[in-house]
Amino acid sequence: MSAEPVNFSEHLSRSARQPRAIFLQMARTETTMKTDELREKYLAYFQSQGHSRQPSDVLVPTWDPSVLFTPAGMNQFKDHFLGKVKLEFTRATTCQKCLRTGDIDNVGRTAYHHTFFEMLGNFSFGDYFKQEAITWAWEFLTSRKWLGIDPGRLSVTVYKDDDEAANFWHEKIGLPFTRISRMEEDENFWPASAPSQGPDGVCGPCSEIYYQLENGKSVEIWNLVFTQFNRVGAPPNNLRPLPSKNIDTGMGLERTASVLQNVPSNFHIDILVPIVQAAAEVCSTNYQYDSDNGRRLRRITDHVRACTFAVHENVIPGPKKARYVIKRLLRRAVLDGHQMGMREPFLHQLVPAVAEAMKGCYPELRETIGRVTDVIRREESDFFSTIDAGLNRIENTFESMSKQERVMVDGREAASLYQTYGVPPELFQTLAAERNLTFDWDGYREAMLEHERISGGDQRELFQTGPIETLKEALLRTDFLGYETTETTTEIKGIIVGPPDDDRLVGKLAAGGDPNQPVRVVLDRSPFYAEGGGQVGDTGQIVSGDTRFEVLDTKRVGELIVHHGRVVSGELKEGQKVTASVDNNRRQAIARAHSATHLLHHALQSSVGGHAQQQGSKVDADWLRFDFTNQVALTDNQIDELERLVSQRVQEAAPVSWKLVPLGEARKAGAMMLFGEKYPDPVRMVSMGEFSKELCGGTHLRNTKEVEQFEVIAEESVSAGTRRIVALTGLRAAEHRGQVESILKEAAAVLSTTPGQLADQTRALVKRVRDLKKQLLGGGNAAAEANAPASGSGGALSGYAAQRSALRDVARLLNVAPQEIATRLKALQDELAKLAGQANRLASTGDVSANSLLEQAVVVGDTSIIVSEVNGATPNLMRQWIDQIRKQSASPVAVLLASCEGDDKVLLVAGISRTLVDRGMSAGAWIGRVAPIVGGGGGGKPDLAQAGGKLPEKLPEAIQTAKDSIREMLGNPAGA
RNA sequence: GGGGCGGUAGCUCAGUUGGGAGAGCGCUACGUUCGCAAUGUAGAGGUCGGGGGUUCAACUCCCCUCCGCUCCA
Repeated sequence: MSAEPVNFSEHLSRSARQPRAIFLQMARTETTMKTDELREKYLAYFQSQGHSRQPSDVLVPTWDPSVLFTPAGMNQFKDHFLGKVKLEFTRATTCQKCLRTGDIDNVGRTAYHHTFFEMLGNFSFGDYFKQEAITWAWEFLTSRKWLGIDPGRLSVTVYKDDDEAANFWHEKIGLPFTRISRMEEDENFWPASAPSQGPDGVCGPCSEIYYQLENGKSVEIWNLVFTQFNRVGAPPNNLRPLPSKNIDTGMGLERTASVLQNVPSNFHIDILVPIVQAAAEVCSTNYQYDSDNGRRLRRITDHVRACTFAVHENVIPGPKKARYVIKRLLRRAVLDGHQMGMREPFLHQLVPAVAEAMKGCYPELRETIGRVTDVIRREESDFFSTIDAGLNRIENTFESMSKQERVMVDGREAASLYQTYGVPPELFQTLAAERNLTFDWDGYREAMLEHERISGGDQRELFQTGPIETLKEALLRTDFLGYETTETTTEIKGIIVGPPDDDRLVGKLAAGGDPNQPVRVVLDRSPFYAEGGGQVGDTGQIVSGDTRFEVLDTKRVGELIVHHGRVVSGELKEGQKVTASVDNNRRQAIARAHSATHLLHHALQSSVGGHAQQQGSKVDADWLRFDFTNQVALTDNQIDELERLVSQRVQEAAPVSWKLVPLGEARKAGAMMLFGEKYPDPVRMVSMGEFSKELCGGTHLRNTKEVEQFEVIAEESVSAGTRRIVALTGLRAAEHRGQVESILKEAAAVLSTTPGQLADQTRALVKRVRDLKKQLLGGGNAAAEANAPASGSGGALSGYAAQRSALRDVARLLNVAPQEIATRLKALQDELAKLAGQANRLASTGDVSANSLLEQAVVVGDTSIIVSEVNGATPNLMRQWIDQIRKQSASPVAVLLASCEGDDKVLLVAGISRTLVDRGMSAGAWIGRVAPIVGGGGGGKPDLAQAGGKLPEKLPEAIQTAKDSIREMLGNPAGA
């Protein structure tokens, strides 16, 4: 397990321009085996031993909630090991792409650590066991026909109590005991330390095979796991033999290749060197093994490979789960580049190199180079922005540090910057070092641990347990009949009650229990479609005599179909014969939406472009949501065009058909496939006319005509680079049309106008409110009475398209959702009325201006005093008058203006000249004496203050007080 | 799932016990200049993300909500 880096720097100091030279120099010509060759030989060997060769599972197995990424070859066979699926083979061999982040800090530093790697494996599901596994491993490694490794270089470890394995290695293989080590449970047991520490469940000893390098060090190349026990509770005697024993082995492809190619690091094997070299070129540096940049280039190589595969599977960098891990890998690689001087996105340029290096086993990577490159470039560029913003924040920290004469960067501070703004601590530390400042890594780590603790997390179980799993073991699968029929007779196989964390199997269940109690029913065979592929689960009922179970939702667990719902009447019993019938109307509505989804996908491809690929999809009753790749929002015209294309296909009345075809044939036929999906073989292909072929497990119409109507109701952003379309079909589309019409009518009625003029009238209304506001706030002279009522478009709108377009315009003008248009219009009208009233009141107080106010001034000493009532004026307007008065008057002024707003509010604004402020007077103090009289309070700055009150009838008294108190204050400024 | 930060002019952002919505860049017009670059002057542009509350008064305080960024799992 512990792989020390080996110093081979002297071999690798050559120029980066000669990648091949390095590789050839490192590999002994007579035994050199290409990585692709090794992979193929392994699979071929185990095939020749009766194993079924299975494709790699996806890197991100969305079907398995217990892991974010495929961590090992056995992951796709979990249910096989536990006998929870029908076994079509009992021996399998795979080359599995894997991703693990546990050793992420070692990547690039050591010779053998990766995040992304490939794992060769052979598996037995209750078939052969220990002896065959060992025999074949040995033959594959040492036979000249296969790898031809010198047996003298191999040694093995076994679990300390596993005499069976140890003896077999010694007696049958002939390995001397000196080359067989017995190890503790933390090294040679799976899961590690399981006997003493758990978890409960299947486990077993393992045997590792090591290869001795020329320098004497050994590397583990193969791990054989013998799952033979079921752990039950704490020791002792807690390991019970399993009736059916399994074999699970894993050989690290890169590591074994590096041994066979005799190179000092996995990164120097034939499929990785070109990526390292490409990285060196892109970063304009020379690759040297034993240097900081060497480690950085290897890390970039590893991470870009992980990112390329993940993005290929449509896992784009994001804030959650697998997407987040990919984002972090990408940013680590980009940061390495940044530390080598890169200041522009560069990582994406390596995608073609990855695709080229990996094409032997993963030719499909080449098909998505463009998309993957785009996604990576975008994320890189975001990260460079984050770094730029981070530089400023770091500078700010340095400034405050130098003020406080600190020389060590506070780790907590750095952690907080990282957690809040994503400022990489490495960057912080580098800049600190440039200024001879130290960095408190301990404090940083402590703060991050604290953050981890606060953030908490959810724990996952490697193997799930519970009643559903029990049923899976017993039943293996439910036959799905829903493609042919919506009703069938069948038998109840299991009844489960209780919430997921506290559920149990029961033999029978009567109606009348807690209605909130979740109940799940599993049948022998079922016409119910279980949620999957974006399509929602069916609803309906399961009946037998007067027993009735209402199915509210249907989900899939493995290959079981699980019906969620409640017992309405009678009593469900295990083994009961029942009739299961799907709600036909709903099923048909779902089929309309699903078939329309295919039509939409096809329309997007042909009108928006080939890049507009499906990212996600949800299909419900006459309602669908479709996410696809596109950088910018679709225009109204594009949406109209999509609707037109879909409607055209509906009119065409194209037949819809499906059949099971071999995967290869489907691919040849050009069926729409999603990257990163692992399709069964044979696969179900759904065709519409001659134009659309998609691999799809959903339920569909017989003819596109049955879609009836199709209507896009929303186009929005989901995340960067992804847009979403929401659309309706059939009945709901028709209803929606009715709604558009009625909303439009209602809105028109509010403005007493016609739908045809609604948009123009709305525009005019918005403008009048705005103008009036501006006028009252003092934006210059009275509003130009704008609204020349609209030209053109008469009363009625011809056609639905025009209606919808009008509605869109109005909604956009008002910045509200269509349903809120009428309310918003009413609110605007109210506001207009209020503003107009205020404007009238203002007009009725006469022609107020700075000049006219100045004329009213009463002079006391050198000061002009103005106290005046200006009804209808807003605070803003009053302030502006005061400003003008202060500007125009050569002598000091003290102004207090009062305005009534409505019947229950008084507004006061007071201002005094700078000169008076200098003498110690205060507008705030002045207004503070006046405001209480009208039942309010107020304040402000010395030169300008405002206040309000609720007693307009007291205004005359307040004005008198204002006059009196300013005289008093002028006489005795400091005593205010 | 959880922690932190943010949403103010077309863009980048400032706005300190609640009391005049600002800067820089960009834009428009008019100058200087043969013209460009440059530069001077003037001007337009804001529901301060949305909704509710407290208050005489909310960009500012409280509650709800939408959106973005960021970290942990």
